[in-house]
Amino acid sequence: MTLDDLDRMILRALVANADQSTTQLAAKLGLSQPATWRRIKRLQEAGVIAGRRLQLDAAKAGFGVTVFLGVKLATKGRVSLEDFERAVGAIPEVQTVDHVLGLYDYRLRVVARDLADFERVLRRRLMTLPGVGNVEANVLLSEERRPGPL
Amino acid sequence: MTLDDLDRMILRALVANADQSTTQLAAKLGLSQPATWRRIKRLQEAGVIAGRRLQLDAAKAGFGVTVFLGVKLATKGRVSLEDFERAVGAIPEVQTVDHVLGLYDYRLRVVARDLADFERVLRRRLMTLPGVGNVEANVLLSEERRPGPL
DNA sequence: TGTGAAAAAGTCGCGAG
DNA sequence: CTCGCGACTTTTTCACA
Repeated sequence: MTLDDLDRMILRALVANADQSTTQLAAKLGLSQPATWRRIKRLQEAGVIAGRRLQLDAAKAGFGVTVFLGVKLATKGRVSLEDFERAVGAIPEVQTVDHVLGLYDYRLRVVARDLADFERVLRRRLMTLPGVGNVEANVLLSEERRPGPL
Repeated sequence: MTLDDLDRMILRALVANADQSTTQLAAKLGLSQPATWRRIKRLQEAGVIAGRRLQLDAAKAGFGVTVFLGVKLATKGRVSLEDFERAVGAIPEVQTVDHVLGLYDYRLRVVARDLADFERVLRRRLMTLPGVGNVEANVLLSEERRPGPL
């Protein structure tokens, strides 16, 4: 699908604030409200807009600890990858599973209530995942999300 | 703030699908629509719900390459951190800046149009950031988001 | 694309439990 | 303090020029 300038403006505005109405957006663009709405719908159907996601404050939801894990598999056949992904998908504390290329094979984002809880998850669930070789951990201190390009 | 069972059910449902109406949600919970709406608003005002964010398909938006970077600073005074954060905040291709504890000091999520474009960003913007010591990169192959605990 | 109108959802005040 | 009901407002959605 081809994106024109108006599409890009719409995406930029919605990335900055996904809660604004098409009426507000239309006013900013100098476009009619239905025209704006049709463009948004077109972007959704084309899959450019994948959806809207709720942003939770993990700490206020009772999960004070967020950890980024880099995981290197010891054995890497096709079966190993599928086994690992299936097993890791069964751990509720895992928020995202990124298959990556580089020093590690997977990057995981894991949340826990506190450090004691994280140790439990790490020892009883993560370290026992099939095929895990090396693991590197980074504890999140603070996070800033930026608008990105476009 | 204290979360009761209904609050948790609401959060779980909205994390799974942030686009559903409060009417639909209320029906699932066996609650009235205004009551559901008031709880959601309460969760927003308490900051548990930080907001809604648009989910873009980076590839379909013209950014086919996503890279995770681990950055180790060479010098780490208070000034260094602030300098680094200010400078990294000025790079549009950087989507998230995570201040972390561990082998690296920062984790960045960076998008680019293609590998050639990423090389440009890496050489001209990222490697020249103030105080950068060591850098590790992982190229994203595929990503899966999971509902998380709750 | 714009105009205009119907359908749906969000928002608020009030009385009951 | 939270619920449900009913009224009002805003937004979404669609038909037609």
